[in-house]
Amino acid sequence: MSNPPCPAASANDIATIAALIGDPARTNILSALMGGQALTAGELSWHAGVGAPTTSGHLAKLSEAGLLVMERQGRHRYYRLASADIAHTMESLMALAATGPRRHRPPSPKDEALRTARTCYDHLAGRLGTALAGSLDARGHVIVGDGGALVTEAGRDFLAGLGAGLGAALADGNGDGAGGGRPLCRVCLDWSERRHHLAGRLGAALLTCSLERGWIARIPDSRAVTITDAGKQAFSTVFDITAEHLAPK
Amino acid sequence: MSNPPCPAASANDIATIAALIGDPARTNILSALMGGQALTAGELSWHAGVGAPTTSGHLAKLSEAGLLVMERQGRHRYYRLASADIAHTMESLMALAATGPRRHRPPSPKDEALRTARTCYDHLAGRLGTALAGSLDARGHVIVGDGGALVTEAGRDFLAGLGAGLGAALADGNGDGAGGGRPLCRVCLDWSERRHHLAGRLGAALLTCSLERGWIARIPDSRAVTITDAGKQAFSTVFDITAEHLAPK
DNA sequence: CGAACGCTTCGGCGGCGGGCGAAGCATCTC
DNA sequence: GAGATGCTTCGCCCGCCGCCGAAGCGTTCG
Repeated sequence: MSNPPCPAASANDIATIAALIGDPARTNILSALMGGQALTAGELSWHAGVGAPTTSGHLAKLSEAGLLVMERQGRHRYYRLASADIAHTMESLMALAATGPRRHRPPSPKDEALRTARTCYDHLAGRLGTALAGSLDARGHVIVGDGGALVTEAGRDFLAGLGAGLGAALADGNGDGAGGGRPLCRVCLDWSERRHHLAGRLGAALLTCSLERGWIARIPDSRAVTITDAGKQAFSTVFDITAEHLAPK
Repeated sequence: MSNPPCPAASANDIATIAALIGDPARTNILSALMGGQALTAGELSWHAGVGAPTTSGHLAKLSEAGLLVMERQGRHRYYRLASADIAHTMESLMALAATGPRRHRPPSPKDEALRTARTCYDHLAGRLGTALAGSLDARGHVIVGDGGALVTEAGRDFLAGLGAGLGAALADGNGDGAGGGRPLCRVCLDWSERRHHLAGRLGAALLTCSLERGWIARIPDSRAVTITDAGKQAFSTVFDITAEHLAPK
């Protein structure tokens, strides 16, 4: 009883990882990569807001800890998040930050764009993302429960009819993802809307599908996406999403 | 394009929170509080492994950031986690730490006790927690999907029959918890088993029910719990959990 | 082949922040 | 009221770590 309980192997590792995320420059790097795309060290240096040497050091640390993976291509080095778990943890932290004591929160236009529609690692978030989840839930295509979601038979048929990518994503059925394979459908707590949006293989497929069809378009150097006119039309007719969910503020 | 993208209000807050978690002493404090109980500053000082003055500073910072809440009682000051979200974030970080590059991992006896059965904030985790979730899922009482779970009609009846606390917990039905009320049933990724266990109001009710009936008992100064002989019997007959899930290693 | 570019390593600077001892407030006990 | 206990505040020290400029390696281009 006199010794500290567990100079726990794990406790220390938690602190190590949290400390890695806990630096502003590194947070900027990780946030930039939450779009799911791989970025070069130079681009990340710009996002981080610090010089190239400093960024290099940060990237080395993040990679060594297994949070990032690097791929060399020509004279560029591309970095991306090592797994969806990292993105999940970041979202979790964002949700915490959003609930904390309200600091001065001047809602910038950029902020508003992010709240309207953005990518969260490899799926959709923001008003669009949560509206999509709400629509599928209301129609009984997925059942959004507490912290999770299931795809129904009807939903399977409906989604498979939307596109090839979605059909393939649905192939393996609802698994709980414990077997190593990626879960079909998870939910993610949206830090701006404080509601759930869809993640997992289904969420990823919905994003790529929306991009391929030109319903949304990525905004350079940002996680925000714009909803095209075709997209407004499509989301309205296919998913019954009202216009107010598709426009800023 | 020349300015850093978002000296983002939120990005900085994320870093702030992560940095708070990212100190070993503070991680120990938060881990100790993940048992869901409130602890005094003195007890936390012992868990943290640093002196009283240092601990006091840490507690002040954590409280100001909204991660902890304090309650004075006589000459003691009790601290506890401010919300289940904090616990969720910590679990998320533990999962990341567990997946990282395998460092030396000498499995101590204490470690093994934690893996067998422990509390995770206010619900059960470890082999017992995941076995419980698996049992309820296999019987169709809850549907554990990807990252979430739903209570079925049959499950509602079965669980309500187990005890008053469970019946009350089930009263409000499956909500997605976005409305401010606490979700009925969430899942939590178990960092030791890499499978899901049940959280939310249902998870909390299962824990209190198990404690009240003497199926499990808290181990002082630890998140681990012991499974009593009565508990072994009960979990086996009521939930069909095999003996191997109830014993260390 | 030399120049330009992208990224990393090295060396040194500076500041933030965790740590403790001593002292200051509370609260409970005798 | 005096003393003990629990916790906080203050003042100080010291080490870690983020940051940059300069230099070093690898790749690409003219």
